[in-house]
Amino acid sequence: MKRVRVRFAPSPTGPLHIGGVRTALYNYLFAKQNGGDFILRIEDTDQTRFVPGAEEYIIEAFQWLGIKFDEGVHIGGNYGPYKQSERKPMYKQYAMQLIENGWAYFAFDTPEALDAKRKEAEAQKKTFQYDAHTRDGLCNSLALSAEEVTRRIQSGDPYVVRFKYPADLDIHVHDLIRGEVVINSNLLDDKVLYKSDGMPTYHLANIVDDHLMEVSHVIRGEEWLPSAPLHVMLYQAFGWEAPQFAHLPLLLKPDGNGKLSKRDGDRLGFPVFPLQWKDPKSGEISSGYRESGYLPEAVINMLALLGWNPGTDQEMMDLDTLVSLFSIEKISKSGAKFDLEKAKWFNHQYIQKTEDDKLYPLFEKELQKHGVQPDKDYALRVMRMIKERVHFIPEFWEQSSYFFVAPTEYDPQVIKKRWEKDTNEHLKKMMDIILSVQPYNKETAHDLVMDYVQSHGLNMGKIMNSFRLALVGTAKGPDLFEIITTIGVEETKARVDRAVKEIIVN
RNA sequence: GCCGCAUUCGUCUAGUGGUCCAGGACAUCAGAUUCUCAGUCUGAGGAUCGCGGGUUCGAAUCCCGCAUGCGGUACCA
Repeated sequence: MKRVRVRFAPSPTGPLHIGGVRTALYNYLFAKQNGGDFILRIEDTDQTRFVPGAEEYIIEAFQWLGIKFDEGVHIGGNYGPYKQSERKPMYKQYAMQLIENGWAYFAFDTPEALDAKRKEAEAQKKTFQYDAHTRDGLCNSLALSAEEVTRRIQSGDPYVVRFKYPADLDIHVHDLIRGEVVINSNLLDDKVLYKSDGMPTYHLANIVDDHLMEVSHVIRGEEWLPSAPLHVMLYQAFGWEAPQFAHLPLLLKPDGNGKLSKRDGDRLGFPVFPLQWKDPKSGEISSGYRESGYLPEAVINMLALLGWNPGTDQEMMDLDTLVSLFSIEKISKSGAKFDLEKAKWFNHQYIQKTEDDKLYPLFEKELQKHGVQPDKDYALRVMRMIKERVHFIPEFWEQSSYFFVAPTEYDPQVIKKRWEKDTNEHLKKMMDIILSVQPYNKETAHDLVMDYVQSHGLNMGKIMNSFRLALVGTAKGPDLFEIITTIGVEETKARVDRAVKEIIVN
């Protein structure tokens, strides 16, 4: 049995899309489950689309997610280099090898000439295809004389190398997810393998590198399925054993259909990128899961389940569990829509699951972001109190700010609904009762205040919410006496005094 | 246009000829927990399995057609 080696091979053309993250995740799970290797290869054969910072972004994103590579651009390995631009010199010989063996040919047609051909065909409601039927009428080494070809190459005429499909051949692609896919070569275009700028196209570079790196399984997005026949033919042309293919279903946008795109995220309120990304050209910022307050474990769990399931009802799975449970056979065939609500639920679950000492640094960071330098014991106590109500990390501040900073504003809606003319007086008296409990004790204070409320025939909902308003500024939060105990009786009194002074109702 | 892939509750999915008048999760709704919000717990509703034909005693599951959606159709990946 061949050693399992898989690769994730993104192009550094921008931030890594969440669909790409899932592809990488599935590759990782498969590799680890089979005790194999997981490789990061950068496919930067299109120099015009290169975006500075994209490669670093990709590496950082996987670091955050906790997905580790065994070989790759950032860590090296025995099959390097792992960046295609650095492998540039080795591709030409493979293109030439194909020409020598009759599997490819030189083509001198200019992009403009081909464009014209396509337009011409379109006008007649036909499709122009560079293939067995049109090759002879075009400008290439199959149609031109050998002298002419040599002359053109020697005089420096730009040329590309195209794959020469045999006519009328049924090409079979065996896909681990979809089974057998068959396509006839007459329907295929003689793809460019080697560009006039001296760089290979994806197709050539991919096959050559996968072979040289001894990749055993190609697990990639469904958008590659149509070019899989080319890849199969290429392996055949080189006389190499082809890896196994698995084409993953696409990640769809939550509304309507279609591939999830960069724009959908900010339009629908969820990130499509693992990390925040600032476009170096436009300066445009796209949100990331990390900055939006997702836990990497939650992102991984949610992503794993978008297109795969273990076949049981189990939904909560960490990376190690996923590794042991994963199987390509259980990957679904149809595209999955991203579900924000489910993602939110997962994140909430993981926040509850995360141990306090691992969660605390994130909480502390939120506090510091808002200018609070917390006392650890106190902050930890607050965190434990509110963690069950937070879904995303930034909510840690939204839900707990009043434990650190006294409210300066009071929700007018609550005032209108709860605060009455005599509320001020009752609050003062209730405060006196609480102060009278010496030493302070939560239960006693609670019971005495309740006695007061009852003996004065007060409306419980109104008076207690007014009290809460004075301490919190809104009608939200945990148990009121819990809050009082936490912020302390002195602070409670200060806040009540202030509220009573500021809130005057006629 | 042509080629390919797909099609089960709103969403993610289970299901591989009978145990499925279709199970789970998220979401929704209701009740409980009542000082509030959130959370939690309990329960409910929700898919004639895209449509139409077959095959079979019997089909979500097999076959054929159609429809719809998506992907591809670049010297992009």
